[in-house]
Amino acid sequence: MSQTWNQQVVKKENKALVLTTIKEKAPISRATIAQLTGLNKGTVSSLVSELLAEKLITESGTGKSSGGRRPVMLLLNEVAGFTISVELGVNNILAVLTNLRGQIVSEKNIHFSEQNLDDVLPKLYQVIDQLRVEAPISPYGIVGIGVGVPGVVSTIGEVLLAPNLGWKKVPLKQLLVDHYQIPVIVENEANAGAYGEKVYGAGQEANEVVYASISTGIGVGLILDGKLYKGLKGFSGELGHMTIEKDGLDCQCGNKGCWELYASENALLKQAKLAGFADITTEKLIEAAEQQDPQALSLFDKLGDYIGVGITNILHIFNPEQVIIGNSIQQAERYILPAIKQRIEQHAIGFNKGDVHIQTSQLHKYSTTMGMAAFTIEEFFQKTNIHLN
Amino acid sequence: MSQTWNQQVVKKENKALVLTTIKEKAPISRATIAQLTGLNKGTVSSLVSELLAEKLITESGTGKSSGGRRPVMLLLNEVAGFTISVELGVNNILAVLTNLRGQIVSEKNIHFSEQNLDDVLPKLYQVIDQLRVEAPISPYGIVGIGVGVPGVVSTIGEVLLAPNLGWKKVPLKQLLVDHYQIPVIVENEANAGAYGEKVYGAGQEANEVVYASISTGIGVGLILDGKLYKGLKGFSGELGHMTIEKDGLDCQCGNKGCWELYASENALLKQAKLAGFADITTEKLIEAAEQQDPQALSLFDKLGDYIGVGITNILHIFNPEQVIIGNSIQQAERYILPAIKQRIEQHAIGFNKGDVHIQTSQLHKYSTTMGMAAFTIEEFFQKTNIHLN
DNA sequence: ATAACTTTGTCCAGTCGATAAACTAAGTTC
DNA sequence: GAACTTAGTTTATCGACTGGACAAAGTTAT
Repeated sequence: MSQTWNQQVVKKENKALVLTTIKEKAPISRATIAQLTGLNKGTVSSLVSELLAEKLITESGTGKSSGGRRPVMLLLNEVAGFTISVELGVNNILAVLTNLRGQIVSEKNIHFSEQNLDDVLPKLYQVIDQLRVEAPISPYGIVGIGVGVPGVVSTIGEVLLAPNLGWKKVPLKQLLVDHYQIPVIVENEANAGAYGEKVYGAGQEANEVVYASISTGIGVGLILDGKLYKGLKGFSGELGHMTIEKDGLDCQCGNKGCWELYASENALLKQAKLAGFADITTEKLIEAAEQQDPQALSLFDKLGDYIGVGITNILHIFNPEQVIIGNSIQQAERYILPAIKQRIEQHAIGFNKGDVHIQTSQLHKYSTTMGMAAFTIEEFFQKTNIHLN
Repeated sequence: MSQTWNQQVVKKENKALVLTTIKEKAPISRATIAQLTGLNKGTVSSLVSELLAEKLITESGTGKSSGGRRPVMLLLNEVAGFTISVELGVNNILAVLTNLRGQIVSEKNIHFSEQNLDDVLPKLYQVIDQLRVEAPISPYGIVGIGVGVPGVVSTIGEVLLAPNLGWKKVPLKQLLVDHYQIPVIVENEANAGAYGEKVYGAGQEANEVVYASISTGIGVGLILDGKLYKGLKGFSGELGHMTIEKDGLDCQCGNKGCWELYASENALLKQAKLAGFADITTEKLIEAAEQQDPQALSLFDKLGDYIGVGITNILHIFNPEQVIIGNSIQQAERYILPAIKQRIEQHAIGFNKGDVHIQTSQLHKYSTTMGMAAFTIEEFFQKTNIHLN
């Protein structure tokens, strides 16, 4: 059944509008909110007093007068609640406690070696529990838990497939909800990274953002029209398995010539071994490049070129404003970016390359956790508005 | 400035909801509308009487009783206005006069050989004028003109580049608005085709639709989340220039290994010539295939395979519900579809190929014109609602 | 045939939320 | 210190939806 539009909806939307305005322009007065939103002063006053009662915002003394009574400034009450936002990696867990403005209050980072669910889950509970204890007392407490995972996640938060963890059909969201009884969001790591950069990082000004998470494999998160795009059942963004060489290398996904076979960290290390580097890691390769080792430089150059091929495709497909390259490959930034940019400069259609900005992630290792925080915070504000109107 | 939510908005939205319900479920009674939308019976009554006064809907006698008073059935007044919807091809113009339900009332199809704007524009005016004369008298008259063009169109309706017409920076929308003084929409041919299939054709049930228009080149229209996706400045969907062979054939777009170099009609004919067919056309090749000519069959097979490569990529990128193949290649449907489907079956990741339907266009040569009609009709209903509330 | 029940559609009083305008509060400027 | 400005609250009014009463027009059971 379709949504029916009545006064309650109007109120909810206006309240959300006021709250968003405060979030974005704080500190701000009631009068200015009325101006910016076009709402009546009285309406703003009444909505603001409700938000104050709900402890979602606070008054913070008076501002400068501009020739009349001094305004009372309003702030988002960022400590009304906290999120626990987690990035589940292949052999580590990065978890942060954030306030409602996404600011990190505390952080845990632990490593693990066994990837079975039975081994990982207790570790996950452990870091979450630690952060829960550290959270300051607040009106809303922990408003939600978000987990970014390196795999395909269904719309109901089930990890359908996480090859690098060896997981299949793990109902992670359900497990966490059952255990903690608070809202949980499980999302693909690249999707979360994209959203993190959009909300708190390099993509704040843009509405069309492509975030390429390049590490062992390649995952891509798409922000289209300002929102995360998920596809029919949440399986989109498998751009790592876009063919860039028809009938090229065999991929374990079943396809051939997949982008990630040529442009991922795995591909880099494989090429390095072929080139004679023994026992190689990305870090060591970067060191070699810093010593001007021509082989290392050439390897990075080739990698950048291949990354550029995929990004050129992305430009042609989406015509985005911003392409952000994140995850572990970012540490080699200075050795791959030139080749990436050159590839694009020489091969992308003029229209599409004109306005695009290509850069590495601004949040670095926090892209995914911040994205999960953003999801959780957004959901909290939406729910709160619905329940208390 | 952001949208403020007041009673007017509520009314406008509810009125649009009632109108949409009538459009989709006609014939329908006031009581049923109230049930379906969740609106109050009184509210529906009052909105319906406004719509009747505006001639947008009509009453059409009474329906069957279900044990009480017989309902008065409401219909969309599809002849309250008409659209002129045009597909501008490389050497022909297909123009149709449609009513507000997208039904074709009249049709013109003319050919031309000179592609200069100065030669084409008069022809365009000519067909539009003919259709204008043929339009029945109606309360709203011709509510708009829509033109689908084979090229890149900016958000303000300027044809930035149409290689096959040799056009650059043609302000087509402005020209038509100046000439006719009614609303005009100019859109890329593939985008329009996608929307046409979504609204009136093969994509009606789906919310994520990819429409590949394959003729001389390849254009792709994307319906994401039920809406046409355009990218930052309207340049998206250049999927024809997605690289499927790194450092493959040179494309005039500046890139290498572009999909359309391998999977378009142009590519097919080029291969046919190499195979020894002289003076070949797609039609002749189909005839040959009908005679079981092994060379012709193999050419179509190869083409289908290459089309399948691109579509596999599309599945991985978008995870759509429906992939529709349209435009002139469609006539070879039975000789290319098997290879396309085989490629996908063998190479797409399981998740993504699971629920997708792959088929050829249902509207055939009308995909683009119907899409333009849908755009125009949608805009008309939106504007009408705004102005008369 | 008639009474009882059903369904459709209209009407009207009540409610809720936004608005405009009056008003209070608290400064600044000349 | 009088006149002017700006911020924020209060109040009367308006507009739109809602629920219920009611009229209109059927069907069903006896």
